[in-house]
Formats: sequence, C-alpha cells, structure tokens
Amino acid sequence: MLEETPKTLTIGRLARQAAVGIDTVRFYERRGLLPEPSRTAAGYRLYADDIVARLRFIRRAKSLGFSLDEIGNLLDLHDRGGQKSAVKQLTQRKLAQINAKIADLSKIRDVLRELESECSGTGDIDGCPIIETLATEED
Amino acid sequence: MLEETPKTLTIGRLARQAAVGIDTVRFYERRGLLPEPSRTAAGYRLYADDIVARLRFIRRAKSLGFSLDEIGNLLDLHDRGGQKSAVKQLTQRKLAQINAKIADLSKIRDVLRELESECSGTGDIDGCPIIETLATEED
DNA sequence: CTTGACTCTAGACCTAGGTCCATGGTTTAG
DNA sequence: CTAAACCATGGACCTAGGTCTAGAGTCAAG
Repeated sequence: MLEETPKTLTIGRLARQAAVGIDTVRFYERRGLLPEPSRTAAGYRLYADDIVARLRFIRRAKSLGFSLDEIGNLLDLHDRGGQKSAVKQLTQRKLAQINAKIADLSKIRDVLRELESECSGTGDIDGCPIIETLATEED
Repeated sequence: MLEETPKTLTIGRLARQAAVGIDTVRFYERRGLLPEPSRTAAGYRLYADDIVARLRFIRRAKSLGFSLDEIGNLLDLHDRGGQKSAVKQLTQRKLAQINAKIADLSKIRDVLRELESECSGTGDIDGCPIIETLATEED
C-alpha cells in the first residue's frame, strides 16, 4: 500500500495535457494553487499524473466564474479534508453573484433596447435620442 | 449670435458637478474623450459648463456597458456630425454582446445550480460531487 | 558533437480604467 | 500675511490573470 504516484511529467507535458500554458502552471504554483513539485537533479519540475486533474479542476472552476482566490479556497478545503458544507456555501455565494450579474445585465439590456427602438436610424445625429438621453439623464 | 459659452469651471468644480474624480477628468482628456480645455494664465484648466453634460454622458454610457473606446466612437460621431444609423449600430452591437453575456451566465448558473443540488452539504469532503465533477469533467 | 527542443529564473509587460504620489506653483479665506 | 485648499506635471501603482523576455543550463536525436 501507499505506493507513490510515479512522477513522470515535465512541465511542458503537464501543460499540454491540461491544455494550459507552461507559464500558467508556474504562475499557479506561485499563487499557491499547485504544490511545489519535486525536481530532477538539473532542477526541472517533475509532476505526478494526478496534477493534471488538479489543473483541469482549476480550469473548469474558472470557467464557472470562480476567481483564483476562490479556487484556492476550494482546493484548500479539498487538501485539508474540509466539510462539504463549506464547498456548498462557496457555490451558493457564487450562484448569488451570478444571479446578481444577470439581473444587472438585464436592466442594462432593457435600457439599451428602449434607446434602440427610439432611434429612427436615419438622418444626422442632431436629436439622436440615444445621445440625448445619455447626455441628459440623471444618475 | 454665436456667443462663446463662458468658461467658468476649474477642474475640481467640474469633477464635483459630474461626480467623477479630478484624476478621472485628466485621464479622459488623455484618452481623447474630453477636448483639451483652455487655460488660465497660471495654467489651470478652464471648462465651459457644457462639458458637464459630456462627462455625464460618459458616465451613463459606461454604466450601460460601453467601453471607453466605444464611448470615444460615440462622442466622435456626435462631434463630427455623424449619422444616427452609426449610433444605432453601436447600440445594437452592444446589445448583442450583452445578450451573449447573459446567455453565458445563464449556462453557468444552470451548472452551478445542478452542482449545488447534488451536494448534500453534510459530511466531509470526500466524494463531494462539486469537487469531483469539476475535477473529472471534460472541457 | 551539434542542433533544436526543452527548462530554469527573475522580472517586465499587457488590458481597462482609473488612482495615487511627489514636488511645486496659485488662490483664497481669515 | 499666512495657511488651507486648489491646481499642475510625470510617472508609479492597483486588480486579475496571465504572457513574454533575456540569458543560461539541459536533454535527445541524428
């Protein structure tokens, strides 16, 4: 039991397998999202295969709108055997943020739609309701 | 006719009236969103009252999601007597971008909702569906 | 043995939209 | 007259998430 995962990946191969840039791997390491890897005699980083999953996790969480700091929290919880409830909480907080963002954008969309529909689209710019409205409207 | 608008505003008063920072005014000037103002003998910037509306326009357009470059385009159209159709086009393009953004966020929201509902929120993190899904899922 | 691909480091650079700083001149209220 | 408040400039700094560079060492194929 407890056999060590073989470390066979150089940074370039790891980066290719996880579809990120080499610099990004080093950047994540500096940010504390990836553990400091072991090194060859010449100082080359050497990774175990399971780091690929960790990188993919980061990529996926990022695409869901988590910041690197938040991803760091999630990874810490994972590494240090946290509680599911903490993960769920982070997820819910992010969900709330995303809902708020959608609501904001929807309001903006409504305003733009109205401006657009008020603009004839012909003639020169004097009296263009889009320009006028934006220039005169209060806060 | 053709009386000059009196120039009575120093940069600080302009900034207060438009509710932006002094540095922001100078920054917009560098970015070409505000014309170079006349100066007093001592080199102080001196603005006509109508620049307040221009600054408010910038603020409002920004709050609707236009970038400073786009706002620059809008202002150029205004200043050089462009066509309404050009303004309308910019508005429509922005509307499309915002719709796309809302669609993206909605997809993200759906994924997060699903992850959230799959997580019992109790127990330790092993087998947490949020972590697991994010770690294993393909692109 | 040499060439090309790979890796190392520290630190500069990028976008966007500002914000802050140091240093020094100007104006205004009391 | 003097202190507070204002203004000028150029350039550094900030967030977020990387990306790129220079200069040097290493490794694998032919």
